[in-house]
Amino acid sequence: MQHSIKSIFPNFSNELIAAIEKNGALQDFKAGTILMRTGQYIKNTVLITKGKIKIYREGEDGGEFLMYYLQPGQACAISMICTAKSEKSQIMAKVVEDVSVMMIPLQMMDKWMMEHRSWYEFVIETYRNRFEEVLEVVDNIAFRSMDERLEFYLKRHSDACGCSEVNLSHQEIAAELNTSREVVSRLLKKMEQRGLVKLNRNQIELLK
Amino acid sequence: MQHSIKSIFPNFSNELIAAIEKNGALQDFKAGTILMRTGQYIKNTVLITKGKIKIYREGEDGGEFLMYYLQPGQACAISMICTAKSEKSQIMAKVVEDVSVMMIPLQMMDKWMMEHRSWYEFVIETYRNRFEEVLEVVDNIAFRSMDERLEFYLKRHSDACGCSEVNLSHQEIAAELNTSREVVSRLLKKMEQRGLVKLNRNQIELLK
DNA sequence: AAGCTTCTGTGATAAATGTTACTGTAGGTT
DNA sequence: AACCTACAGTAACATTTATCACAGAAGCTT
Repeated sequence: MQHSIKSIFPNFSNELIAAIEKNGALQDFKAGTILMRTGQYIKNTVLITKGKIKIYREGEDGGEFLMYYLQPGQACAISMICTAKSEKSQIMAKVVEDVSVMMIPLQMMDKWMMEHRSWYEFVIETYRNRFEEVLEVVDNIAFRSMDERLEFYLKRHSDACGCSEVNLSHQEIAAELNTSREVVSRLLKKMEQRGLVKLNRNQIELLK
Repeated sequence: MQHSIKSIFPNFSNELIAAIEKNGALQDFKAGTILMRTGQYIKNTVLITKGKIKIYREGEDGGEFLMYYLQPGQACAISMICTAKSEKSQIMAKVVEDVSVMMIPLQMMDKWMMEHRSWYEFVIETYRNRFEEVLEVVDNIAFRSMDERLEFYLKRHSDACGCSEVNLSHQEIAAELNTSREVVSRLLKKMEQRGLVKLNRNQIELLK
């Protein structure tokens, strides 16, 4: 057990790992689980040790706009920020690949910042990375058109899963880009004609 | 002097204020000054004591997309995040109303986190507020159309300046929303017909 | 006043995106 | 096989946003 945390969070000091093992609770969730909803109060900081989570921003009309992925070795920045003041979540987190997460009670967050240098650095690094990721999201929707955003979406998906197949329907992709299924179908068809992808049912193969 | 910092940052402890006065450098900048450019290395954490700053995300094509305002009592979250690792800035900061800022050398950032509870809380609060602000920006461009975004833009401007007049040309507004001047003119005209604004040269009066 | 520049308004048109409607197909169920 | 459902393709059309072209008004300079 200790070995596993150490290998996933290599920069954590041994004292910090001991504190995590003592105070944290490891929990498993199946793909599809909604870990956190917009408006919910946050009671824990979440460290991912296995699996994948997608973070969405929800629109008033029920849209689910994909912001970024969380993977092993990462933490939910929102859960850290909100935890510090026990605030409401402004995002929705959905498990996309069975996860194990370490739940850290909110009191520990502040306490460890003072006690463990490696925790402090991890938190700061998490903030920085998530902030950067959100800024990239802003870039995409502010400066790019749908075809570029779709390409970026597919690339990010394959980076996250480490494979070149996207096993999603056009409908699901459309939802995460906040557009319509028809638009996604059209743009994918054009990409296929340009030789960038091969389209199968429920699957898109990335060729380049 | 001490009084002034204390009144603008009322939650700072006296010890922290003493440390700021000792290590920080107060600098003034005129409206129009670019305080920070995308890609520049950051050497200081910036606290605003007077005036107003706008934070932009720059597009590759030279677009300047407005993210949010910084006002007295606030700090640039990016400068904190990047300072911690002496990273490059991902944003551009422009003075829009003559400012005084307190420049805090990057070594102090980490040091004070451990030594001053009130600094720690200020930093966390700054992260949280800026993150929320950026999420709201994402909402706007992901879920809303240009007319709603324009209304939001005007409201935010009047909130920031505390007045109901926007002294900007349509061209300048268009640039900050990453659209064209004609679109802004047309949408403003419709707003005028709906009785929401009164249009003058280089000025928009908000009526509601 | 004459001349210049900047700002604003607006029509015409183009391009991108969203919507509606319908078709066919793959795969599963009975 | 017959049926059902989810998925994908596509045409036609509506809407939104971007671009081009031009004209008039406001303010400044000479």
